[in-house]
Amino acid sequence: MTNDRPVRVRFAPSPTGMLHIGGARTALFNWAFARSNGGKFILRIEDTDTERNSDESLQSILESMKWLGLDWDEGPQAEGDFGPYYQSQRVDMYQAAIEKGMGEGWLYRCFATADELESQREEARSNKVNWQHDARWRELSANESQAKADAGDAFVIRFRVPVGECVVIKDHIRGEVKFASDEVEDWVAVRSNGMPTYNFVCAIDDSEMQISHVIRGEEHLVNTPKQVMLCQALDMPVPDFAHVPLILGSDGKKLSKRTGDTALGDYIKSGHPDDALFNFLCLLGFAIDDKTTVFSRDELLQNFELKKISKGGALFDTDKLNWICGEYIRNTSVDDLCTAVAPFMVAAGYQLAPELLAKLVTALQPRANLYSHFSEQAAGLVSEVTYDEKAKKELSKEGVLQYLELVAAQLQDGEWPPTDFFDLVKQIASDNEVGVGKVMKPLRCALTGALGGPELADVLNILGREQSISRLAKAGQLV
RNA sequence: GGCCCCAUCGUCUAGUCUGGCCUAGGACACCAGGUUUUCAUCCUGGCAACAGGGGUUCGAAUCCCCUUGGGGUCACCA
Repeated sequence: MTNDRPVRVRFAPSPTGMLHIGGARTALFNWAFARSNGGKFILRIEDTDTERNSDESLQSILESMKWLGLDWDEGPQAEGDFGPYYQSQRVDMYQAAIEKGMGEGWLYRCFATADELESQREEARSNKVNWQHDARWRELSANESQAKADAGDAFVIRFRVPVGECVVIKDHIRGEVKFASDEVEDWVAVRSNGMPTYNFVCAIDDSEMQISHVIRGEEHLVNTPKQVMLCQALDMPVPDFAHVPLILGSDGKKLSKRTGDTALGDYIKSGHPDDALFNFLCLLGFAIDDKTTVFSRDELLQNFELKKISKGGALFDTDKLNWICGEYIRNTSVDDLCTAVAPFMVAAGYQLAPELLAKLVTALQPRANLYSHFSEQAAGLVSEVTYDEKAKKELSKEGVLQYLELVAAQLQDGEWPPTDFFDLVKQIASDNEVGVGKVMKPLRCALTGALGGPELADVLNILGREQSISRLAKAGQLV
């Protein structure tokens, strides 16, 4: 079943938008397959849709790939022997194939207009009949066809699908998948504007670039017989395939904007650690074994196999993504976290000295799942304090003022940061014959404005002596 | 609707190819305890699945068939 060609795989996005989360996973599987087999990973840009291409999209796709750590051996910004890697620059090759096909008769001109076809389809729909392509032009003689073309009649070029054949696709995830050629229409290979279509160029490029395994989304499975038949017509090698299951939204349908962010860039912006997202994407339709959930890139490469990819679609579970992001954050050194978090602090408008950032990161590390959580939770600590309703209520309880004053008095002198802060609070509590919480809670509210948050000792350390004392005083006035 | 793909806890999955080690394992979520000044982290425990029906077999989550369910696709998009 496996072909014995050197492993060459490709990811082939079209620059018509941001990198989709499903595309990112497909790219990741391609990358993993190449890297775990000593093969090459090629990035090819499918820019045949001149109407919708944009350089902005291309740049953002390249950036997203790099962010995920998916480096490519050949493609844009990388030399290779099989270029160019932009389809728009490969038209000469396609032209040669078109001429060959016209000469050998497996391509033919179809003079039906788009409007004609659309109304035929409409009619088929309303009659609840299966649409079949308009075969009127299939048997037109070469001379007549040429004459009409010379007369200036508009046409597309279709692929003449052989009758009565069975196309077998070798798929490393699904086994052999069979299609009857009679179920495949005479698809459009060249548009009326002369630009070849996806199925045409994709198959030719995969062959020309000596792609050994085409790993792509399951939505392409039905295109595969078209591409295989084209390779056969051109007498070019047919790659092996691996059609990976779709990523589904919470509605169970193909992931779309309706059910959450679909672009990788959105997840970058919202502060997801790259390694965590990488790990999570792998988990959607793949497992190393029956136990391992969190793993590194190296562990993946040591264990990656196409046949381990599952066949069914996977729902995108943001709960699990959140959890795994937290796992990574908790396992990252404070130094590295500071580097990762710094841009988010700047974006939130905080200019923090490195020592202060480190203190903050240390205190917040156990309760953050995203880099952006650090800047969000830093709010009351490095900027003006605001008291939420619960905090105000807590501060209004009886006896609070004296506790705040007692603590403030203790903080006035002595070591900073206080090494025995907790003991100090316990002492005050027992002196007043109340539980520790009676003192701790209002103290926390006075210092942070909220009932929850990091260790108070950390909070003091972040705030500094002066700020701590002034907050106690300020809260005291509220009481 | 035609064609194609798929089907194990609510979710992601291990086990399926190569039937018996499966009383079906892990993780997320959820619930309950514990640690903790709070929240979080952390620890312990719990809940929870082989879609249904027929075969084959000494034995089926695993092989075969049917049904049901879900998804993809049916463009001069990719």
